[in-house]
Amino acid sequence: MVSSKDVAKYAGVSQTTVSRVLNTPHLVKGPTYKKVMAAIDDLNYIPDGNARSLVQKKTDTIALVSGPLYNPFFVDTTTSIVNYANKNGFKINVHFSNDENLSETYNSIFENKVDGIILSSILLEDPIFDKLEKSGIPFITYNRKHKSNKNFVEMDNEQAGFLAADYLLSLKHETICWVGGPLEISTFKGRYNGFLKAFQKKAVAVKQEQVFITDTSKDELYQAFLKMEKLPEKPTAIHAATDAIAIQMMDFYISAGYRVPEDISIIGIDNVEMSQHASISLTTVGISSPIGLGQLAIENLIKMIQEKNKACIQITESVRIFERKTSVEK
Amino acid sequence: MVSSKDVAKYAGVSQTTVSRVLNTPHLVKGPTYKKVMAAIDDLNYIPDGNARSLVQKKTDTIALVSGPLYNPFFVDTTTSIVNYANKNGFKINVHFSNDENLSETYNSIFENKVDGIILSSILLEDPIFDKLEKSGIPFITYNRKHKSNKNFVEMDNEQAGFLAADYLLSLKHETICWVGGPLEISTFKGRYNGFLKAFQKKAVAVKQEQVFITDTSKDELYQAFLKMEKLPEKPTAIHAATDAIAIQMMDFYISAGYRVPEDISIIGIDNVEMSQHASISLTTVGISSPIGLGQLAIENLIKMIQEKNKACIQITESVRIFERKTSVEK
DNA sequence: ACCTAAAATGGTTACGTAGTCATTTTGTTC
DNA sequence: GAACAAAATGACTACGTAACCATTTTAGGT
Repeated sequence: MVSSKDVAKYAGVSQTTVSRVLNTPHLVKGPTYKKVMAAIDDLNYIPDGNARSLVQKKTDTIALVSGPLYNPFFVDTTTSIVNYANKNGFKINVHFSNDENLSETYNSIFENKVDGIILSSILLEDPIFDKLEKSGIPFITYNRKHKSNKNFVEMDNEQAGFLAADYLLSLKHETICWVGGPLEISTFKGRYNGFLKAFQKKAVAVKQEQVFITDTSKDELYQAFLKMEKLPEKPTAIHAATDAIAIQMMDFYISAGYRVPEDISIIGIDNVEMSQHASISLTTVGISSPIGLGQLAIENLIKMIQEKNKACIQITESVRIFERKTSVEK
Repeated sequence: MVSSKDVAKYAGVSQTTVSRVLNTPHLVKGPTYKKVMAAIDDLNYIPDGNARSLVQKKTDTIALVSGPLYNPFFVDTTTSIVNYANKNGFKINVHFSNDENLSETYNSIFENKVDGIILSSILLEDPIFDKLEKSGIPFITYNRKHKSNKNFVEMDNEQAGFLAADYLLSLKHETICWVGGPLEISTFKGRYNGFLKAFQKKAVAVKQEQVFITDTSKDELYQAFLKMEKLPEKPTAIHAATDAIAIQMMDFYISAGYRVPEDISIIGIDNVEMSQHASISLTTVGISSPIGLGQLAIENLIKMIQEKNKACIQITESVRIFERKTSVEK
């Protein structure tokens, strides 16, 4: 490993001057600058980022705690987060959490000292929140939020749930199943509440047997599918709490010989890129703005880091229906 | 920021002892150990990873240079790479390269000192290869390879191309279009050669107008689609060099009112997870083993890092057809 | 109680960089 | 060419950790 000292010796200057050539070149005379640059080139010198981080107390690194990529929502967000961060000189340490390995994940994040944390996987009452606060590292959540979150970027989940349910009701569907995840998670809670609200508005009762709260795993979703099949009144429409769930349920129905939407209507929420694929064409609810939640979150996090901003970022994006081909009139 | 010195003072021991408590606890007497642990707890001490990296000359970080996630192949590989690395105590710095921003990407990688590099985006004659070699950092490529690569994990691309073409030919298709990427990339070159070979075997000539070499962007693929539509002999089958291309082409055809496979057969290569979706059900060629290329590559890279292994990892996985629903007899 | 080896702990240093302050060199003015 | 300000450079130190070597404490055997 060649260090700035080696370069200094080789160029016949002090280590300080080498540092200056790289960081404040206007403070170095022309000939000296050239000498040092030549030495850097000859010796193939690359500054040690760790040493720099140690003395400057910043790492130019952001930790991303994302949900798994088999959920296409996180494909979209991870893409925009990584690309935007890299373009702005930040590295991204990516972690995919299965909601189980979270404590390991956070340990590794705290140890390694990152400048900021951007995360989705958090429960409304998640105990990790206090640790995050206590760490003093700027952090922002996207999609989900904690009950006392200072900085978050989400969609209007209740409105999204409402719009999706209202849309299905307006298509004259009467037996509608809701499939979602645990209500300890802000997105599911909000979307479920919106779903209920739409039924209240039409003065239609929600039957408890038509509500499926799962862990969103393929297995549990399949169990939900099987139960639906055995219902006295089979659903004519599925209100999935996320596009990932919607696409998974579509799979089960198609594999079982049903046609979508002729036999069953399906609507999701999130408007993930994948839902636009012609062979999927999922009807869904998503944020009206073309800028995704991941992008919004990373932009704001970087602003927080660079400006040492203490301001609260609390963004709730408005939503609208994206009509495609998986939901039709009954 | 509380350091090990602060902990030492608080616990009434030396900094050395604090370090020992964390790294070699068997060298510390019980009561001392407890005292120090209590201090760590009280002060909320977390060791500084940068300082540790500086002195130990290792970062426990691996750089991943992946293709973009809108290509589902990289969804699969990124998932297994990140998860396996994290499970083994490594952080992953993720970069998505568009083949343009590569030099920036690599600069940031070299500066930040990573223990290893795992990359896909490399050309057969890529000049970055020499820089990587000169850096002395262990690296492995997956999927693609460089002409002088020491360490790589790939599928048998030629065989894959051959199998796909042979399959379509065996289904009595006569007008088959090949759609792929630049032949400076090992995967495309191999797959294209396999395609040619299958035609040679049947003594069928390949018409140059049926070969579409694109940059794999949506735009250029769409141009290819338009050209196919204007061909004197319209194709009855498409041989896509990757599943990503296949799925994209499917989109164009379906959007234009065609039915797959009734009107057009499509076959891909890669056997990405997404191709198994019931609403896609892409017929494709993939590696026979259930362990993906990303997984293989990261396992071997970590082995190289930990064992300072100079051995050459050169793995070419055998392939087979995965028959699904997008290709049928003409 | 005494000696000795082993166990436990402490003092000091290196890692490679950037920041601080001191010193030297340069250039300008009269 | 003397005086002085400004520009350029250098010497030294901090950052927080682990490694290395030195010292003190403990335990076991006589």
